[in-house]
Amino acid sequence: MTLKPRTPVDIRAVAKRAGVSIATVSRAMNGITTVDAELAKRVMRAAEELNYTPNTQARALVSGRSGMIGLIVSEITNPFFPELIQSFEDSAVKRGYEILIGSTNYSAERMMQCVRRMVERMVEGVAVMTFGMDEDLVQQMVERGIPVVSIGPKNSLEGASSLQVDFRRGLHEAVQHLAVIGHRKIAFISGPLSLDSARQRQKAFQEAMSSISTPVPPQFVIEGDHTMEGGFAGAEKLLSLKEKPTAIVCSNDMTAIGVLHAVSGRGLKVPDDISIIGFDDIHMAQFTVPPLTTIRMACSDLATAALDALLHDTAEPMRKFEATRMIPTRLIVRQTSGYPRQHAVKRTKPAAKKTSARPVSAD
Amino acid sequence: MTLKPRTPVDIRAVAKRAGVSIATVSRAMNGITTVDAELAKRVMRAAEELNYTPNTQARALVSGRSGMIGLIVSEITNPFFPELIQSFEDSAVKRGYEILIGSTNYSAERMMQCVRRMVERMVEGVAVMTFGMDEDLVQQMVERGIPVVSIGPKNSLEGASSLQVDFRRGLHEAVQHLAVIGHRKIAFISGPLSLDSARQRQKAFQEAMSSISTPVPPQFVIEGDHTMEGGFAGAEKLLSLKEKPTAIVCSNDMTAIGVLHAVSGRGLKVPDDISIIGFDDIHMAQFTVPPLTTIRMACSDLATAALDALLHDTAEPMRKFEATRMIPTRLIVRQTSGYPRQHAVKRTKPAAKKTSARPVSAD
DNA sequence: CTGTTAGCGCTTTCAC
DNA sequence: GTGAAAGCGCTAACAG
Repeated sequence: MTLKPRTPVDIRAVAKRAGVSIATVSRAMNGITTVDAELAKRVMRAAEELNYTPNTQARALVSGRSGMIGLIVSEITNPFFPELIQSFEDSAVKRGYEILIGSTNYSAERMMQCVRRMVERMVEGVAVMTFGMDEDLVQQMVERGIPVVSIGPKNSLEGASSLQVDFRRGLHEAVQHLAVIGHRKIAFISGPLSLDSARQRQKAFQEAMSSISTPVPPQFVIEGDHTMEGGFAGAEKLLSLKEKPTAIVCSNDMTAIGVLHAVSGRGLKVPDDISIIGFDDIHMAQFTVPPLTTIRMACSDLATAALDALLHDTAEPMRKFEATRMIPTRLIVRQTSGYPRQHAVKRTKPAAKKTSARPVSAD
Repeated sequence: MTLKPRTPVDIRAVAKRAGVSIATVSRAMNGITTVDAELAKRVMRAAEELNYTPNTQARALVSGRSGMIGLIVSEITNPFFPELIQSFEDSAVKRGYEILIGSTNYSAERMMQCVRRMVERMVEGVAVMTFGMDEDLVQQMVERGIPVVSIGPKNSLEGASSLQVDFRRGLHEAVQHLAVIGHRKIAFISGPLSLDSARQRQKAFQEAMSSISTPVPPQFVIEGDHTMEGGFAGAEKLLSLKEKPTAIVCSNDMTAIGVLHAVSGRGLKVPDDISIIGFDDIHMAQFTVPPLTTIRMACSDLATAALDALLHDTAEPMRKFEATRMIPTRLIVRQTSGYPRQHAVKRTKPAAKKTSARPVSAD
């Protein structure tokens, strides 16, 4: 079918075939409207026939626009991030950008590599969606004039936009929900406390517990690492306490899945013996056994907000926007939360409709 | 700390600062050994001080080497693929390459886009790990002289390497395992039959059933789509049959998770009422409730084999290697497989140690 | 509206 | 061993 273009077909080949100059080819290919419609058509046809693909590198080199947005995530094997990546890519493609993914795996060296790659490849903006990253590195990108958006405290970084996540709202709803159906002994398994966002979630949990006037004993707060293994280990600790919790709130869904595994492994029933609440609402949360009650943080919200901030910066690099927006979270009640066994009213089904915590029922 | 390099620092700046020519900088940065050690050191220091990062695009443009390997996957939100990506990236980085990810989402248009991107960005090789992709597109890359490796039938493509997965071995072990503990009514939920690999798995299942002289009624073979939703739907169909299966083998783990959800949702017990076997052995398979018996296809094997083939091609593009290797699969027995309820010997625990199917016990 | 020309930042002959 | 110079494929002035 297509004849082998052993001579790599470049813009010159197309120009010759269409009988125009390379400048015209360039203009036509880039949809510049001032090109004569007739010529443009001829160029397009020639390009088609030769199976021409513009060399992105050359284009980026001369134009200074790479057409890429960098996206730095923590680790790709935590399902939350692929979902984020997908959302991000969808939005980016819609606006004519490609994305360049970097994952830090929580390692300082990989973080450096990520940043270096982003700079080298001349991305036009970087979204740091890693929930905690070395500020110096981010600063480096800012200094190089690359628009940056990250998740974190407002204005933590001069010259970078930031996104806040309303951890408090979701955690508050979760604790309220548990309290209403009779739980008081509520434990929390956090993320790695080196991460700012993990600390924020933990703090939000404790504030929520204060608001129901229930102090949290220190052994009820355990540091996890946002993995299933961490959740498993945390739950094992919690379950070997003399005074066991009747509910465990987790810093993310992977942790919750680990807890579910540990609890079931001991022959305990969820939610009868123990309630579990996750955080993120990854797709799989709907399919655990039983389906996971969790706090949703919509990754499409994150993706859209991040891209908005970035593209605004790119458009008006002078008057930096330094956008700041709040990403909402909210409780999704499924079936890992219910009345504690000791509670007067004995029920198997979760108490979704009864709580006053305005939970949203699952899809 | 670092002074703002508002004048983008390029190779010239480094040359000036080190008091050498740009050619020497280039050589020093690329570790060419013929450079005077003294000068090299001076160059490195200058680069350091200026915080110099070579422009990848320019380098690729002139050298023709982009330092990137393309990796095309089906969809990033199926956990198997992130695990594959991770393995692949680890191997690639070890050999001095970066990877460029493309996901097809099973859409013909996205497949085209993926291939276009790979060509435009001048990747030095492409691994098509999508378990079924338009052959014309692959052909296009081959014709452009890009080394390609894909999963599929041996020599299906002139000039491209291919990896075979030994689906038969794993499926055979799975069926044997079930048969030994008393199952005969075994159903299969396939992947989308448009995918070659899905067809292969289904065929391998049927062959395995033949080998135990047990015909499979047509209503026991259902087409899924490799998602949890597909597994759920398939299980629902299977469970509303008058004559229900006592075991369900799935074309991948996501399907199995969907089945688990459906089965549990109906109040049935796994494995007492029904046994479930997955395929892939994604990390999460260890954490389902109960933990999933599954057929392992190690993504590190896939990644390594793919990269080997690619790099061999890159090194000796003339004498094309067209490697062909076989990726093994094997059964990992966990707790979703056990004696069927009707069976004489009634047990709750799985029969891992008893079967003759040489299953490997879980980690 | 189209063509000519000058680079983008870098690697790589080819002389010295 | 080092430097000068010639491009890699393309876009963006600038003339015409």
